[in-house]
Amino acid sequence: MAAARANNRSRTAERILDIAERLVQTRGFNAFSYGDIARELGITTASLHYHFPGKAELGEALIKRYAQRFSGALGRIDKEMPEAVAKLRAYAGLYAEELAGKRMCMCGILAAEYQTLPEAMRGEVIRFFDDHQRWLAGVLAQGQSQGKLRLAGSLEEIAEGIISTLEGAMLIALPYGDTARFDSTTSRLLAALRA
Amino acid sequence: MAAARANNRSRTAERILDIAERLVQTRGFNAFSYGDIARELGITTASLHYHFPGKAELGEALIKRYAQRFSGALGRIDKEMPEAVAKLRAYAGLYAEELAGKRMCMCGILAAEYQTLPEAMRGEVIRFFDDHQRWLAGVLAQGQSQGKLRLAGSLEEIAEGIISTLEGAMLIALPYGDTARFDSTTSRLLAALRA
DNA sequence: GTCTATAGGCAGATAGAC
DNA sequence: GTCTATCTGCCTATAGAC
Repeated sequence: MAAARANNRSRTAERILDIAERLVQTRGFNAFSYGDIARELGITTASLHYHFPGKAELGEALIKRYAQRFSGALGRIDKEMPEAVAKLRAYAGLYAEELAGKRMCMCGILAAEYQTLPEAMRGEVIRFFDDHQRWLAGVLAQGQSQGKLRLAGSLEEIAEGIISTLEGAMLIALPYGDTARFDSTTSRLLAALRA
Repeated sequence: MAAARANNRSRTAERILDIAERLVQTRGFNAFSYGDIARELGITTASLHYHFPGKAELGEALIKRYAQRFSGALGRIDKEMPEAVAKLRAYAGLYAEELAGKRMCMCGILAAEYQTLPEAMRGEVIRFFDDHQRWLAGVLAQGQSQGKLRLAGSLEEIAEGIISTLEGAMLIALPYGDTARFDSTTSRLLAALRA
């Protein structure tokens, strides 16, 4: 999942987002500060406020950019992979990549901190999961009509379950620093869906 | 899962733990302060330091008590339920109870914050998951020999997958404030294991 | 056990010069 | 765009009286 920059944001703003993104995904939104970013970037916190008025706005931009990058990846998967099972595997692969960098899914970690988030960020977290659920339900429908997946019940619920399982597998893999934990749960999940 | 107090801790210390427990499970370890507890308890933060020297020690006590309560619950499940499927359902029920109180599993939320935790707390988080995995693997073995579960591959890995799925389902249910999301994923998980 | 008083540090944020 | 200077508030923590 490569970087795809098409905003009218400055280079500095992008670097701020890069650093903040890593900090959120590894420590959580409440466990990093403007000071952390400023130190790493070699500027002052006052300068940070020029690019993002406050932490809430920074957080909002963070999720939006993250979600957009995922959207792009999902679009590419749709274009490049004809088969549902391959799509699901690729989807899980997106999370595996993050985990390889010792990062939790941003929206997963924000879900854990949900009650403490500024309103604007909450909406974006929900939207992220809704979008993925919709995309997954579509893939499931396709796999079902292709005869590649054997599914019982609501596709939306199955999609929810897939997201839950992947997020949970990432979450538990974190303390163990162990990608294998994620991989085995993922393969098992896919195997259970296959016809 | 009722409270089971058998420590030589004071009543105040237990009340501190009760409040802190709720705060951790709803906001995370990094998003609550001694001040929050003090305000709610009607004493000063200085007094808090008498009972728990620092936030790290409080955190450690918090996980230990939580894990102990779970241990007790697992023991009761073993004693009261002869059948593996019922045990698994009861296990999932423990998490459902927490979620009904709008709480995330303590160790699940601490997993998300793992990188920022004091060393002593990290060990306890790992131990929690290890213990549950061992217990679940035992239940799976029993269900298999009873002919009630149809399992392929490593029981330890399946146990890992169960924990991941339950934690993930809780995590995603949080932003939606929706217990149904957890329940549907849970039933689906159990159905997939049944013979 | 609980208090007052206090410390030092860091948080997010703003004003205004350059 | 970035800086210095500054603010207010909160954080964890300690000393010592009661």
